[in-house]
Amino acid sequence: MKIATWNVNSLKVRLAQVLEILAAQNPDVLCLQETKTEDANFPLTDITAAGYESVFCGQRTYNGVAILCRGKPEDACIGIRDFDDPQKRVIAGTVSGVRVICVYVPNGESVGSEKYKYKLDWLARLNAWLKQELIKYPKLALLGDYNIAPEDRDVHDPKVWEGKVLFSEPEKAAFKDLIALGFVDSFRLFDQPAKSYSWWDYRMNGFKRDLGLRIDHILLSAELAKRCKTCSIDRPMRSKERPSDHAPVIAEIEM
DNA sequence: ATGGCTTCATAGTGAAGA
Repeated sequence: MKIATWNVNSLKVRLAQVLEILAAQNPDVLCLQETKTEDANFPLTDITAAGYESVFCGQRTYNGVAILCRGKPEDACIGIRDFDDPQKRVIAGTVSGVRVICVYVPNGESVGSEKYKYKLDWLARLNAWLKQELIKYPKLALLGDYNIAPEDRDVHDPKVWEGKVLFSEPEKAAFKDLIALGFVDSFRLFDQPAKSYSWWDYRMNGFKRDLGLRIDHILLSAELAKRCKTCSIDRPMRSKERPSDHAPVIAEIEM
């Protein structure tokens, strides 16, 4: 089973690239974040024509998440249970016996801001919910844009990023708290190239200068982690004409 | 340099992302 995640930064703008990934990678699951598309405008016809089912919840301008998958997703649910969040950041569904949760963690703007507080609160609520979900679904995959670079090696210059949003200690602690639930960072199960990143700023030639961060992750429950065979970042997608600022992350699990 | 680039909503600029 091949599962993938990509922050598309507008599904409307990136639809052709999404279809390209589906055709080239043939993933069983593709989680999307920042679709920025209301449900009425979701490109269902194109997704269906590509041979994929989907569940989605979007809003205009900001946020929006979707799961594209082979076979019908079961027990789809939107949001974090018992957390009334108007921002569309979480969607889940069961695909071939695997519980897939697609998350778009808040950006946080800057350390100490209101949005930063919202981010940390949001992560705490996500954690509390996932603790229960892991019991309910031993085969659980948590894919998405976490907006957290967990370690020094996930940042092009840890000194520059020290204490900054995406790399502050409370955010890294929140990531560790997810790991403490029993999740495994699938990317680090394998030897990886140095300077492996999943996001590069549009500004200042961030990609050309390789000033990246690894903030998109595929976390797996123990039961899935022991079956995981590969995990990689599709860096070439960031070189495309009119790219997203994120690259997809893809993992393969032996079922 | 609180800038840099991209998208969206909107009709000239402003918010937000990371």
